[in-house]
Amino acid sequence: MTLRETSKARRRDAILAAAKELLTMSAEQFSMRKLAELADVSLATPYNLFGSKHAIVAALMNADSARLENTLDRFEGGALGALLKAPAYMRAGYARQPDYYRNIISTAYQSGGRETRINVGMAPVLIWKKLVAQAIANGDLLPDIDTDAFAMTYGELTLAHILVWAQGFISLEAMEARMNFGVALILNGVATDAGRQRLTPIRQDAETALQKAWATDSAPLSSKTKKHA
Amino acid sequence: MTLRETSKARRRDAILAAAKELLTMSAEQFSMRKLAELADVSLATPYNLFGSKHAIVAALMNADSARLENTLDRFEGGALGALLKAPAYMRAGYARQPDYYRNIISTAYQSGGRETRINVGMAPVLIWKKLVAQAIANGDLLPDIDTDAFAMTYGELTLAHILVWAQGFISLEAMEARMNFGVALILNGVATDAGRQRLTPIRQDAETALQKAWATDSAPLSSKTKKHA
DNA sequence: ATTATTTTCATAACGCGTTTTAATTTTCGA
DNA sequence: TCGAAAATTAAAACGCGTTATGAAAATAAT
Repeated sequence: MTLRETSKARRRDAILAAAKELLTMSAEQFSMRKLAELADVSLATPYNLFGSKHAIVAALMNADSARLENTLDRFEGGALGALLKAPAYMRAGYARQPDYYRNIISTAYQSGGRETRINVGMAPVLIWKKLVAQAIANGDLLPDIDTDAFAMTYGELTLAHILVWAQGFISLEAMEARMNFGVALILNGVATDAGRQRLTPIRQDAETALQKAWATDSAPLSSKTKKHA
Repeated sequence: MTLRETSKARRRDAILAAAKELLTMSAEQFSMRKLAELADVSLATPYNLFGSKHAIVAALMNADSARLENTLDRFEGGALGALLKAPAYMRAGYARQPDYYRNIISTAYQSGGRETRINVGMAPVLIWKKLVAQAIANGDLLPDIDTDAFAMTYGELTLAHILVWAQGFISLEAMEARMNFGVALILNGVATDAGRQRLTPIRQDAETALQKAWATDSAPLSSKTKKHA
């Protein structure tokens, strides 16, 4: 690596580190001018090296996406287990640095909504697709599923709840509960008898967790939450 | 109604009409300064009457939300039929003025993402909840569902696909196919035997429609779409 | 060491959403 | 009709993301 490339890489790292620092504090404080000041570069440099603010956010998020894939790839509970445990893993990851993740996710899906959906939102879908195919091979899901369509549904469903959390409407616990409910719901329809036995208790647990969350969270659907028994 | 209220209402209507006109042309052209010019008011007036740009967008969207509720409420196929036909109704509505809806939806979920989710995204969930409760009463869905959780999942799922369409990734046909697939998926897991017989063909039709759409749309998951038969 | 090339820098500028200020116009009540 | 109250206006300003410009600096090649 030549000297030019080295110093360029050093600037890139400084900018990403500064972005992470600003995003840990506040999403509103994360402006390009403050970023340049904190990274000790001029305002033009981040644009030279990354192109846009959204590209900087995407660069930060891609690292997390790769880490999630690694974690789920070597999951011991099999592919269906990974699909079922993914919400818990996401929650645990976000819980480690909640402010940072909340700020970066809400930032990513505002101004750069379109590009973010390409660069960030699509990557996990490939993970889900692989897991669905494996679950079929393991005999936990029925073989007549379109893996593309199912993986997309899984991805959209989880992403939607992540966004609701990042925008401050629900707690991390409620996010996981909503994910678990949705995941159990879509898997239940296409599971084999063997797989369905693992799903039903998860859905019921998610329902009780949801009802608990609705009692405390800020945005319930209505004043009273009733269960049809 | 006093004269003051009348002229105030006239200004409000002029602003909303101008906003609709601008949004029919282009989302980028929809700026507050151009809006004020087209509505023949000063730049400050829209802020006096609505408060923010997002509030103007929300006001336009609320009208559509009410119209959708009216349509689904008097649907002849029963509650389950309404839940199944809602994607087709949404597609038909958007197809009538695709540019306008694409621009207003993508605009709404950018800068005003958070408030939009309260004012616009939550309203349909109440519709779904009512339909789910009716479907249970009709014996098409199992009675042990948490209607709140299910309605929320239904709403997030459909909204996600609307956003993907509004951002220009897929066609309206693909949007409906994705919705149908997801709706059939989540309903299948909680349907009675009677209800499930209506669902399976819908899901299979959605799958073939999806595969057709993936062949033409711009953002497939991978180069080859394979079906596990 | 000198020249040529690449990169960064400082700075101004653009349009954006939004707020503020003071002046002006419109409407209402007496 | 006159004065008070309310709403609209014009204009400037703020910070934002982004782009452009020419000078300065750093690096590469000779």
